[in-house]
Amino acid sequence: MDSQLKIFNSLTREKEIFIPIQSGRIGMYVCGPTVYNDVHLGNCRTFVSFDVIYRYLLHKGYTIRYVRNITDVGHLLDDGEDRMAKGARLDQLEPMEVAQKYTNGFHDMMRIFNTKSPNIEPRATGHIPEQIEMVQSILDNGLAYEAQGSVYFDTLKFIKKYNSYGKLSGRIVEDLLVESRDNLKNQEEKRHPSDFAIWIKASEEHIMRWNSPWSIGFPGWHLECSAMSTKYLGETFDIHGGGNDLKFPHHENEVAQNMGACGHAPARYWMHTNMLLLNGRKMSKSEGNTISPEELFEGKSQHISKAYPPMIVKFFMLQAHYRSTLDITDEALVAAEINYKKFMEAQRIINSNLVAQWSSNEIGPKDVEVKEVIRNIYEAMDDDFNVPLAISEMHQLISIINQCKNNSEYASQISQGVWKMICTEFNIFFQDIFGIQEQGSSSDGQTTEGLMQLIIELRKDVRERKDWAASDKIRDSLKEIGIQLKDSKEGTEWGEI
RNA sequence: GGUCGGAUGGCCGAGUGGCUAGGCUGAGCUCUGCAAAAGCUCCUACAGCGGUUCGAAUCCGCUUUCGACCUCCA
Repeated sequence: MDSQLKIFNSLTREKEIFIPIQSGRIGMYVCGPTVYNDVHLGNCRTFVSFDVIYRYLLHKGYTIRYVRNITDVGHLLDDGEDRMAKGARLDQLEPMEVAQKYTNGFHDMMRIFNTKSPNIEPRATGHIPEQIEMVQSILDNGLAYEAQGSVYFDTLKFIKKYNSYGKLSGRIVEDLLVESRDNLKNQEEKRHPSDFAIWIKASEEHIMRWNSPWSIGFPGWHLECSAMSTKYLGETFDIHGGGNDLKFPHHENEVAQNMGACGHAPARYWMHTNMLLLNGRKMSKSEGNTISPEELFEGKSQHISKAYPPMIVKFFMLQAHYRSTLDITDEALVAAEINYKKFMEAQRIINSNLVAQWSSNEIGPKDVEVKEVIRNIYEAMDDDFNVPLAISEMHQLISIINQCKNNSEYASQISQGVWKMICTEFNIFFQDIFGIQEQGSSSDGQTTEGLMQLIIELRKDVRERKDWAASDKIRDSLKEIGIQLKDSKEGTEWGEI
C-alpha cells in the first residue's frame, strides 16, 4: 500500500528501497531450468518464490515484463559433452525432442503449483543469432579472443578495464587470478584459467551446432541469459533473479558479458533464492539426494510418511523466507497440511454470508485491530517479500474470522466495511498473491455437494430422534471414505479430510 | 584451503539493542449426546565463551558446529 518496498540486493548485500528505472514498470529476468531432465523440487521452490514476488508486484500495480528462459543448449558436462546431446543419447531421441519433452514436463509442474506464466519464455536455441552478435560485440570491445574456432572471455582485460569482476559473488580477484584448474576442457586454449568460453567449436560428434564467424559450434555457458535479457528487457533492467547456486559463475559471468558487450551491468537488483534441503543437505540431481515432486505428491519416498498434495507442498515452501534454506521434513509437512486446511476453512467461512449479516452497521470496536493486522501483512510483504511473516499475520486474521463465525456477538463488534475488507484482503493474499487454490477433488464438486446435503439432511432427522447409533454410523462411514462431518448449533458442515 | 551464510523452545520457522512473532505437537478447559472443528489457558527459546552497554538472543571478538559456493546445478 503506502509503505515502500524493500528488496535485498545481492550486489550490495543490503535491503534497498526499490525504485524501478521507469516509474510504474518493471523488467524482471529469472534464470529458468535446463530441460535435459525432470524438474526437481528445488527448481520448483525457486520458481514458486519468484511467482509470489511477481504476483505481489502486480498487486502493487506495476506493469511487469517477466522473462524466464528455457535453457536447451550450451551447458557442458564434465566430459565435455553437451547436456542436451547426452540426454538424447540416453533416451534415443532427437535433442529438440528431449528439450520439448522436459519443457512440457516443466510447464505441467508449474501449472500444478499454480504459478503464473512469464510474459516471455525464450529458448536459448531460438536466440543463436543474438548470442553470436553478443560474442562479436565483446570481441569488438577487445574483451574476448578467438582460439582455434572458440571464443573466450578475457577476464584479465575485463578486470583491468572495469575492476568489478567478482562483485556479485564476493570473489576476490587476486584469488581468482592465481586459481588454476586442470580438469577443464580446452584449458590450453585459454590465456588464463578464469577465462570462460562464450563460443565453443563443436567436436565431430556434437549434435547441436550452428554456423558462426568463428566455427561451427555452440554458445558458451552463460551467454544465453545475457543475450536474451538484453533483447527483451534492454541493456539495463530492474530485477534479475535466480537460485543462489547460480551466483557464481553463471551470474558473475553474465554481468561480465553484459558489461563487455554494452558497457554496463544488466540488472539493478539481483535477487537470489536459497536452497531447498533434504536431510540437511542441498537437493541435487547430480548427488542423488533428492525427492521428486511426484514422490511427494504420491507419498512414495523413504523420507516421508504419506502423500502431500501439491498445494500443501507449496504452502510448506511459503512458510520459509525465500532467502533462507528450507529443510524438508515429514513433521514440517504435516504442520503445513494442517495449516493449509485451516486457511481453506477460513476461506469457506469468508465466502459464506454467515458473518456478514452479523457485522455492525457502524464502526466496530474491533475495526482498529483488524486494520492493524492487515497493515502488518502488507508491511511484511514490503519488507523484502517476507511471506512467512505475512502468513503469521494471516493466522491472526483467521483467528478473528473463526471467532466471528462462532460468535455473533463478536462479529457484531466489526463493521460491515471492515468485514468486507477482511474478505477481500484474505482472498487477495491467499489466492492472488500466494497462489493457493483448492486441492483438486477426485469427484465432481456439484454432485458431491448435492449428495452431501442429502446425507446431512437425512442424518438430521435421525439425530432429532436421538438415534445416536445411526447418526454415528453415517459419520464414521463417511470418515472412512475421507469426509469429515462437523456438527454445530447452526447445523452440520462437511469437509474433505 | 578460500569466500559467503547459518546456529532460535519437542518440531518448523520470523524478528529485534529494552515492549516475551506465528504455526505444529503436548497438557487442561469451554462448546458438544459423543466426535470433529473452533475458542481460551499453559509449556517462554535464542550454540558456547568473552567484550561493548544502564540493558544483548539482537552489536563486536573468539570457539564449536552446520551448510552453500569455489565444477553443471534453482
